[in-house]
Amino acid sequence: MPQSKLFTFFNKALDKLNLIDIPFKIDVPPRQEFGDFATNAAIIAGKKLSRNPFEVAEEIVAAIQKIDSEKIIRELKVVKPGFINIFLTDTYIQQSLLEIHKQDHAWGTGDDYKGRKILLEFVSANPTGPLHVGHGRWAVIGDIIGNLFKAVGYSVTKEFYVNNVGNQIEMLIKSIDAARKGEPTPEGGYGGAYIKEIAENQNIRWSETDEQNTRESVLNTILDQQKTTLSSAGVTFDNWFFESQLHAANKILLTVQRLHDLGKTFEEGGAIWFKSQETGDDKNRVLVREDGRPTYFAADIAYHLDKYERGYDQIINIWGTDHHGYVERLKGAIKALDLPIEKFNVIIGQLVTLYRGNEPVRMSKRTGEMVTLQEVIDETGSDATRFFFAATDVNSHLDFDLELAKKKSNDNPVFYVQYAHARICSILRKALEQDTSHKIQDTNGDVLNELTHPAERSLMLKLLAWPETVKLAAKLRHPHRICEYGKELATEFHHFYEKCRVIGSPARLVLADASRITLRNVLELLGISTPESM
RNA sequence: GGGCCCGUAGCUCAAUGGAUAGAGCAACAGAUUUCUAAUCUGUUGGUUGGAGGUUCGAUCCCUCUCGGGCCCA
Repeated sequence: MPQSKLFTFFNKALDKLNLIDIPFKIDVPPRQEFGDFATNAAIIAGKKLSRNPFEVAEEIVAAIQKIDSEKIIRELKVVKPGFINIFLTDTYIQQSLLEIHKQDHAWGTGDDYKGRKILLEFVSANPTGPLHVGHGRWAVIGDIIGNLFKAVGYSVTKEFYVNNVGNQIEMLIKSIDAARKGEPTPEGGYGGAYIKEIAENQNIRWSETDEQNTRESVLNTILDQQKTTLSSAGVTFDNWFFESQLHAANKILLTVQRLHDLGKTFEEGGAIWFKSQETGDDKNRVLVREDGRPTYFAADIAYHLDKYERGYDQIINIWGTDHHGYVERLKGAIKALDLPIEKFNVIIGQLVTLYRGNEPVRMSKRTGEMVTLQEVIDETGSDATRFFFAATDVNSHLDFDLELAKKKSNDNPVFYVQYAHARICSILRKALEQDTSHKIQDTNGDVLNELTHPAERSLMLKLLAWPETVKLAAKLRHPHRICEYGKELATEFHHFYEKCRVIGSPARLVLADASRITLRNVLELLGISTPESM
């Protein structure tokens, strides 16, 4: 597609100047008169060679014109500080529509990272209660980032880590036990409506004699609730990893032993410590307590060692902002184990504030406690929830307006994008009714040269930007770029629809169908439904 | 006290160091005998929190500072 072809051209041209791997860009310029695409290649190259960027630009242009045997480029213009503005031929743009039809569901996907494996861990909420809205955001972001990675060729494993061992679990069990006996919440325990709900849940086999059995029963109940909530937002996992697996396989103590063998631990006060100060931490951290119980930190190190041992090319975690302080500590431990730290990345997700119109919503009407993710999904639906969670940069705090998410109008970008898809489907249905013999996929490529209206050209260029949009979003791990693209493409289509009558023109039917394919792929990547009528 | 994130139009947000900072909503003015008006067209709206610095060029990078969120102490 255009950008990748153009990259090939410019790389070849730069190669002649003995420049490789310089960080130039080819993108859509801010104004139409600057071309269909534009690049700063000559400016960057000129700087590197300490030469006049204009001269360099002229050399690049000359070199490219020799390579362009397919006549993709109509004109290359060198302007102001040394930009090269690129104008594509109409024929190339028009014929690209056939490629979209050919690729269909694969349109926008690639295999740049084929054969590479990524482990993506996210949500990993404690099994002590319902998921909150922040979890929902990180779940959706994680799910879509997984889709993005798959789209560029990675093999992706989505994993949820369950802390099903330790103090907080014991406290949870005690709290529920107290609730079912009508006793007050124990010191430092969990209170609230959901504890009461669990205590009253008839499915839990409560046994005074078999603590292990009771514990499992309670945890499974809570975990099932979390799974139900996640799947109602369309989020699924390939793997549920339990902390207890690490204990059962003795992996935590083996990890501590390994750190000890590497000289990264010491003993003090009966406890085993990790020399985390050596890795830049404020203080050293306990791995194994005086009484022999390992800390959460030790379990986390063992868990990440296990991830490395499973042989991934990249290990990516999505954590809430409340865990950011933990990142460097864990990285320190990974380095101490002599594991390649560059494989490990943590994406920090900021929190969500719920609004109802202008009023912040802190408490659930139903329970009087923190609003759960399930309540939000039940109220606004999976499509809107996913879109709004994905639509802003995960680095920024998110304001989520429940009223806006429910609106079925122009204010609501989810419906705007879905409507464009439904509208195209409706047109194509009608076209088929009027001429049952016409098949879009059999349209002769020659008729596409009719597509010369500015609205048609603009729409085609937007379609052609799709694969590069996916690549960039995957590289930067930015789901919101897909939402942005969806809105822009919907706008382009509506504009085209307003200006150009589709039915009766085989060429425009091809263009409408290519738009349908692209919009559908956008929505599917986001995990949002693709209605054929609304 | 230390760390991380954020600050862009009245509101919610975009803008991989690029050209005159863009959308949607809100406000105002229009478009439907025609393929879905859940749509489209136009107008108004900005010292990118503030001050320095780096460079051909800074919303973006660096330093300081103010404000908000989160974590640690």
